[in-house]
Amino acid sequence: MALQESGEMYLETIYILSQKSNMVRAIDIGEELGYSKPSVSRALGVLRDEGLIKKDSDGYIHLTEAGEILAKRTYERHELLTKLFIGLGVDEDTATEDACRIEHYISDKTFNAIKDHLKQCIS
Amino acid sequence: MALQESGEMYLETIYILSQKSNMVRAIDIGEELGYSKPSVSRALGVLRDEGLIKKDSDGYIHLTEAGEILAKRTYERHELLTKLFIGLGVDEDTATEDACRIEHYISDKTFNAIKDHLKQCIS
DNA sequence: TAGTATAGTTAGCATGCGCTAACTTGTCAA
DNA sequence: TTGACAAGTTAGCGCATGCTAACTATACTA
Repeated sequence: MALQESGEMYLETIYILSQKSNMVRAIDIGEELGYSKPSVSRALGVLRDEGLIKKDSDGYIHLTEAGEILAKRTYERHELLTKLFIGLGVDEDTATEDACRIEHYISDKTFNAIKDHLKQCIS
Repeated sequence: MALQESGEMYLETIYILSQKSNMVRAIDIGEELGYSKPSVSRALGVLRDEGLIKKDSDGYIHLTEAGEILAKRTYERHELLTKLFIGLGVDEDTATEDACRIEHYISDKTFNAIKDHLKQCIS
């Protein structure tokens, strides 16, 4: 079954936290997302069962290869949409907020079309 | 409580069907959305309780003023996003599909920025 | 008039995904 | 060593929203 918005948000958050430190814990994810410990605990259990994350021997959380592919996919969409909206004159906070909700619903085709558009803007 | 994606889809569908005929029934909405009769029946009950739709003496469904404002809001977002994506080179079917999911998550600010952008493209 | 089809409703199930309460577990300081 | 705090888990609730089964109500046809 394809991942839903919620699962993508967890993966993306783990991805972002992993860039800052290799020692990501459930509590860190919960704080980042504003969710309670039990919500995070259950969500991580599901992601683990789906083979998208794993815990190392010290209990820290890491993305698997499959998980990282999905996390990057969402993260790239987030970045791209943020750039698009800022390019259209939207303030940064609003652009980020909108991108964060919309990133889960953009098809590959539209994603690529936006990417091509932004490339043209630079050149 | 703000309307969710599901509620917006029902309102938008009623709005679209109302343009074609003034005699919109629950069954028509269900066929349009691909939902079962009980799902539609309950959803319409909620929208009625929220004062967004009403039934006339013949049982046909109409948007209230408040409902029409929300329906138009969603419909305009749908149209605008579709145009935006087509303008970026996305095929019409994909543009429509993406717009249909994203229309629920665009802020006013970003909506207006896109609108201004598309105006510039024309002139 | 009786049978059948259509529209709508009611009851109840399943899933996703938040939450609190309460428990376990591990670490660290007095 | 013990007491307390922090992290994580388990149990169970609640809401939104899809579903099927089964009922009602209306209308048309044989």
